[in-house]
Amino acid sequence: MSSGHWRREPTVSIKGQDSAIMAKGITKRSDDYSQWYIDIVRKAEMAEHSPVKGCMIIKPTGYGVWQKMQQHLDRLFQETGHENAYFPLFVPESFLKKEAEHVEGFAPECAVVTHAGGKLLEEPLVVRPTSETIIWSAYKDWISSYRDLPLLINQWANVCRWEMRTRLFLRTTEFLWQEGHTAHATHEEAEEETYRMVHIYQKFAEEYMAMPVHVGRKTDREKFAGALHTYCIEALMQDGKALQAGTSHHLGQNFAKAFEVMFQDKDKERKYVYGTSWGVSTRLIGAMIMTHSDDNGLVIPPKLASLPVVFVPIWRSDEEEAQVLGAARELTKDWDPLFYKIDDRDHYKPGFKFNQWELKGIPIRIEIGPRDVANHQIVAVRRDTGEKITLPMEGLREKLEAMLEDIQQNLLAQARKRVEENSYVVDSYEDYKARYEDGGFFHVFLDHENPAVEEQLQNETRSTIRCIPFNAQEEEGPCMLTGKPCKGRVIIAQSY
RNA sequence: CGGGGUGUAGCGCAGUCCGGUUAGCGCACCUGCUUUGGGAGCAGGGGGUCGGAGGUUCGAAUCCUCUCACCCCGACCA
Repeated sequence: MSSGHWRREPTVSIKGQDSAIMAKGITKRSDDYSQWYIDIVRKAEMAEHSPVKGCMIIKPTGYGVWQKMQQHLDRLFQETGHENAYFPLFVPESFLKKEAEHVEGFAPECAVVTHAGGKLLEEPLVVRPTSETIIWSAYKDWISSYRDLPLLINQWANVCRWEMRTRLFLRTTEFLWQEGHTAHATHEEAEEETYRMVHIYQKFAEEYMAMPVHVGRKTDREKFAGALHTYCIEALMQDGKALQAGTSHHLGQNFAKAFEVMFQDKDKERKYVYGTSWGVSTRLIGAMIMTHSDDNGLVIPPKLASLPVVFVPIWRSDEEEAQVLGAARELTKDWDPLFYKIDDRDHYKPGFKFNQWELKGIPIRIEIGPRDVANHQIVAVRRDTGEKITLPMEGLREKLEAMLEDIQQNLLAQARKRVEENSYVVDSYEDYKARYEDGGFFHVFLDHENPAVEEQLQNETRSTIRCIPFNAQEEEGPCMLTGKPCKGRVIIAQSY
């Protein structure tokens, strides 16, 4: 491995004694959670601010995570019959206006191009905040028979939403995402698709991100502008705030009607098609950070790590350097080059490298020095537990694979435990008001069909109904606010 | 929109009140030597249109006017 491409660590100056910043330059979570988050993003070199307010530059460490997410998700999409395509960035303004609720929801946060080529455009172009309109305008030409259905398309793209308050990865003006857009012959098929995809998101969150989520339906107040209803996955961050991590929308015939997308069915009738759309974004990177990382830096679940294993060789003399590096190279000569890296930089001491790779969240660090070479062993250090484990060189690759799997499982178990410990069943509003400020998921009876109830909850406690969970127990109880009998509990929380 | 604050090297800052050689300091960076099992030491070195424009002056980072950007508080919104 050459050492020409190693990236420099950002500088951090330590302020006065009163500062919450510790020696490593990372604020402790217990001192200031949002500052901790900013420190992790910056110190682990995931992203930085761009010259344009609210936009971000995603650096290789951050983009590497996104590429792993893309890999896994793309496979899950393709396994369920979806194909990728690409639609344009610019949407004629008139398109956006064709679906009333949709335009009302998105107009305030759209960026609009009015000039191009030095001239005023005849019709302004909206930079897509989402692509339903441009895609459905194409579907009108793509669909004419029931034989064209279902149409299962996904695209990986950037979108732009002009947000007032932004935070790296969690809410940025421009972000990367995937958006699936499907068309079906019947309401039932569209419903199946909407339901299937939200569960694919759940599978991805739990099996790949090691992030437990609740799956359920959004209230009308929180649903997508233009949808009949929205399903979602909701995760709980370490500070007790909820984060919407993915959504899947049943669009009914709303966009089909707006764009006149019809098909001739077996019964010879011409009918409007039913649609769905679903998406997850680079926000998932923020979710990953706030689910697993600690005061020492980033923690990347093995399945999202573009670099799972890093070797830190240790030597004193030139002879030892040759010996140790030689042993490391010999040991790994048949390994996949994407699986590991040997950190042979000679201008940093091993201790510095330990800290740097820890900060960057690499799942396993391997220490190999003269003593190890003599004993034909290495020392593996787990990022999740910090445990140091001496392993023989024989069969190391297989042992590391097993250890990665164990780290993945342990991270999920830890996260599950944390969510369980911060989930509460509450029956009275007084009780809720006394406890909500400490964060967590609260399972309560609430008349979620009445928007005024949710509005009051939000005004008084800055909390919202995160979802009406699919797996709620069959029980009945009085609405916490109005006393009206409700079936099943909903999940409420303060959220990002 | 109102009030307050800050703009000086990649990052963090001093210098500005009271104008005066070549604008400093720490970290980072480069070179060399010594180091290397949890963030090394010493020596040398590179890097600045002092946010921008205009003015006062023999002379402006420093004084005056205008302007831009960002941050905090409030208002608005959620």
